[in-house]
Amino acid sequence: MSEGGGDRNNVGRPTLRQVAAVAGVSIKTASRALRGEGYVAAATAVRVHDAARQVGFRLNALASELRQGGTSNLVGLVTGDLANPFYATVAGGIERELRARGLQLVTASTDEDPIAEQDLIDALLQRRVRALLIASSSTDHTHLADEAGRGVPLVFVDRPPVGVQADTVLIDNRTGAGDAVRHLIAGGHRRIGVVADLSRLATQQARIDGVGDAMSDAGIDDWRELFRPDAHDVAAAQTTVDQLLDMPDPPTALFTLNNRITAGALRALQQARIDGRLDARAHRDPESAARKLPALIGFDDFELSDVLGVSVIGYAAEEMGRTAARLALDRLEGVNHPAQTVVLPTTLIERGSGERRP
Amino acid sequence: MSEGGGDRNNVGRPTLRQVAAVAGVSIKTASRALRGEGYVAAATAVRVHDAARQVGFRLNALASELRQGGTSNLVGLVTGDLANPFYATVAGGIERELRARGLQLVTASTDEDPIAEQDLIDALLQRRVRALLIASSSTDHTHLADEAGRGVPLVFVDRPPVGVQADTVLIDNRTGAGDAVRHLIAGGHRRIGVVADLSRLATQQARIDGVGDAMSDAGIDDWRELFRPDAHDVAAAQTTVDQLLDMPDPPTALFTLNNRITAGALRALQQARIDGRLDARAHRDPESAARKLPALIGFDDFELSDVLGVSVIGYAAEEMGRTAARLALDRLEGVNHPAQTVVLPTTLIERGSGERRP
DNA sequence: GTGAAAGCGCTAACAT
DNA sequence: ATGTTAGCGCTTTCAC
Repeated sequence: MSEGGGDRNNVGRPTLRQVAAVAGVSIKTASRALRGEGYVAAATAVRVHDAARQVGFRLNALASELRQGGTSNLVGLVTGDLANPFYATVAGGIERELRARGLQLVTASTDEDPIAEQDLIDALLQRRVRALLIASSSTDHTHLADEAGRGVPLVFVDRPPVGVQADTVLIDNRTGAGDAVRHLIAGGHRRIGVVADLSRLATQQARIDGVGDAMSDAGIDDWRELFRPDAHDVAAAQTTVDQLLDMPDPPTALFTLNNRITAGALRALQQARIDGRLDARAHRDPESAARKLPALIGFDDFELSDVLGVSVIGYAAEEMGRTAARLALDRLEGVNHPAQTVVLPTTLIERGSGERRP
Repeated sequence: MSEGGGDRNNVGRPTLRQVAAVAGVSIKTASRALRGEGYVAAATAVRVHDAARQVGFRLNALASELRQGGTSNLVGLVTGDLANPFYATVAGGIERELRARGLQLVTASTDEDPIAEQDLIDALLQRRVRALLIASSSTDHTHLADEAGRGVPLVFVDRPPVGVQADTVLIDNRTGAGDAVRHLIAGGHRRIGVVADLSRLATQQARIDGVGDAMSDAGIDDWRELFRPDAHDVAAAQTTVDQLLDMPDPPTALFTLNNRITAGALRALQQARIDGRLDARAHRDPESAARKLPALIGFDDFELSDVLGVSVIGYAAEEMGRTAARLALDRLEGVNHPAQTVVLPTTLIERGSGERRP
């Protein structure tokens, strides 16, 4: 009755002790052999490995990590929505960088809810993640201040920290947005409809600031009349763009401030084309009731943007993930300078839609 | 020298013992208060909570879970590529379902490498995940057989297990693919180019089988002459389609067997259109050197497929994730019937590209 | 080369 | 309502 262990909780999972018993060695020797610590006779090592295989032993990482210092091999990533291809790509970059050092990524999505975000951060910290990467939906991170001091490297990705000093990787949103607007203005546009996501998001705010910069420089001071913030999902963006198109004096160009909004705008434009409200060749036929197809630039590159001929403000999303991971890894290796902010550049990619004339 | 603990490994992280000391209670009382177990005087509870906040206490989930039975609150998901929007959507469904029960998702991508897959599965099992969901890139899962018996619910997602009995959620690939081909044939096509991903993948094989069903029924026995397997990425698919288009007697329709291949095909078609090799109106002008744009149906729906007017074989990807999670949760709650396989239906979504005539 | 004992941080069992 | 003791599975001394 002493063997077998019973099926209390850890249902039949063999422990090191059992492996040792089967191999006829002490528990410590079994541990040494399995971890390849050396100082184990070759023959003994073989016996232990055989025993382990035989009973189906698998090291308990919980116990192992607890003993070693209470910290896991996990790195946490918190995002608003992992199904968003942008974050999925960032996560891919992080993961690849971590794998090279034997660390594993744990992801958690918050649906952009600051409360959920806090809960998930707590859960990850309780799990003793080695480092924590956050694409935050929240506007206040002061509660993370003492975590940062406790040796858990904290890296903010895509959205900057508020109320804490921490390593950060950002896109140059302001310049990128400015570039888009300058490009449209250079193309002859003055009436530019700007559609944005929730303006409480810092990235959106930065992009809006960039829009303002370029508009001011061009002397377009009433641009806010064609500014539509807070279109948070594809459907809202589609409706918003639809309304812009139906204005008595509609914009001749659109600038959409993230990938979801661009998707919504494309839907609206296509629908308008189908309805005959819009036509790329409208100007050839002054009798036509249809209006001319507006120019379009989208912030964020996206799959098939080339096929659709959509000009975008692009950047290296995977590189963003890699950079964030590296910042965290550097801290883990003891690098100890003040918080760093890495700003990644954007590129205007011309594919046709941004080059249409008024 | 006894207080403070030193900064050995767990750098300054307070333990329950320290909270108890600050609150002036025993460690067990502190535990009870923080876990809300009850049987603690209200005043004591307050003191403990204050102390915890004061010292910045955070429960060590490793220790807690080890003590409770050696199993974590994590559920593992292994996929070939989380950046693929299909898997990202599935993961979203899983995560939402798990969150409702206080479990957390750990994801790991394998880049479709069976070796990496095995390593990651091992790592997750060592971490004592409660359940393991796998969209496997491997063709043999016999090594998972004893895990399945050890109380870790195992669910195969999107791709079926080989060599183990386990719960599985699949798409009805065969029927879906057959539907696509039947639709094209009904539209008058006989020369249908079929472009597939790696044929070692079971999903691809099932889709190919479905293609074969429909072709045979229509008496098209030489379809394999226009069959192109093993186009594993977008670029390969683009090249492959390009070659199909340039055949002396090219296919009048294309069926692409997953979302990446569809993307490659769209690129090829668009490029051919730009080059003047292809024109939707070619049949109106018999003099034209351009050929007629082939019909196209893609397996897997994708973002903006509606804007592009691409007909697809779609299905509920998020639901797939939810179903997989539920199967695992049922097992955790003790449900104990034989391995179940859930097959989700597909739908042919007509958006124009699949309805073009030969 | 190998083993015995102690303890990582926490909670279950049994006191009181 | 609170405290004491033991121990989860492992690794770290330190002894042999």
